[in-house]
Amino acid sequence: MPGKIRAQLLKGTTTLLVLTVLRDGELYGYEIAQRIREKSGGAFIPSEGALYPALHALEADGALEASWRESDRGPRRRYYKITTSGVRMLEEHAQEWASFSLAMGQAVGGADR
Amino acid sequence: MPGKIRAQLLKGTTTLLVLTVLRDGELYGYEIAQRIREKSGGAFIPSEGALYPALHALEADGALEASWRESDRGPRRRYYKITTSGVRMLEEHAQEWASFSLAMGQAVGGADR
DNA sequence: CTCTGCTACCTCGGTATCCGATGTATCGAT
DNA sequence: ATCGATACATCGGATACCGAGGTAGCAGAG
Repeated sequence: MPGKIRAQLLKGTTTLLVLTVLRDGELYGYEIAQRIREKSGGAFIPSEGALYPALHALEADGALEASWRESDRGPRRRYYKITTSGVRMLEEHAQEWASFSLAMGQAVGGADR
Repeated sequence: MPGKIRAQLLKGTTTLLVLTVLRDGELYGYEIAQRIREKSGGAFIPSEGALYPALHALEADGALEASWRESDRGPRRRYYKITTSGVRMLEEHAQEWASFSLAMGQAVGGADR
C-alpha cells in the first residue's frame, strides 16, 4: 500500500469516480465500490457512508437511473445506469479534474529542486 | 481561464500549496496567495477565509514560524518561514499528492474509450 | 436451530475546510 | 476628509468525507 490518502483530498472526487465506473455498464452499489477499488489500484475504497449518499444525489440530479433487482443469493440490489445527462456531467468533471491536476502539478512540482 | 475549479476539489490542498511556496523563502500572507496564483497559472487563488486559518494551523503545528514586521507603506505584515518539521510535512504531502494524482489518473483515464 | 459471517442497502453525528461577508487598521492620493 | 489598496483576521453557512450503527437475506458451522 502506498501511504493512505487523507479524506480531505477525496472531496469532490467520488462523483467523478462513480460516473467513470458506470460509463462501461450498469452496476449496483456494492459493486461500484469494488470497481473503484480495482481501478485505482486499491488506493480508493469509498466508505458506504460516502457512496450511498453520493448515488442518491446523482440519481436526484438525473445523472443516474436506478432499479431494484433480486439476487440469486443475498439481499436485493439497486442497479445504477448512467443517463445522457450523466455522461455530460462525467465529461465536465473529467475535464475539471484534468485542469485541477495540471495546475497542481505546475504549482507543486514546477519549481522543484 | 480554464473553467473554474469547484471548491470541494481544493480541500486539503491549501496546506501543500502554502508549504510549497514557502520552501523558497519567507513570505507574508497576502504574498503567499499571490505566489500560489502565479505558480498555478491563475487556477488557484486561495480566499482569505481559507488562507489565514490554514496559516494559523500550520504555525500551531510547528510547520511554520511567524514574525511581525513593519512595512514601508501599508499595514504591518506577518512573515512566515518554513521549519525543519514543515519541510518534512511538505515532503509527505507532496508524496501523498503524487500517489493520489496517480491513482486518479489510473481510475479515470485508465480504461478510457 | 441458533450463531456467525458475508452480502447489500441505508442513515446519522462528528469533523474538516472551503467560500463569502464583514470588520479593523495603515497609508497614499484625491 | 474621503477613498481605494494593502493586509490581517474572524465568522456563519455549505459541502461531503468517515466511522458507527441499523436492517435484512442467505449460507455454513456447531
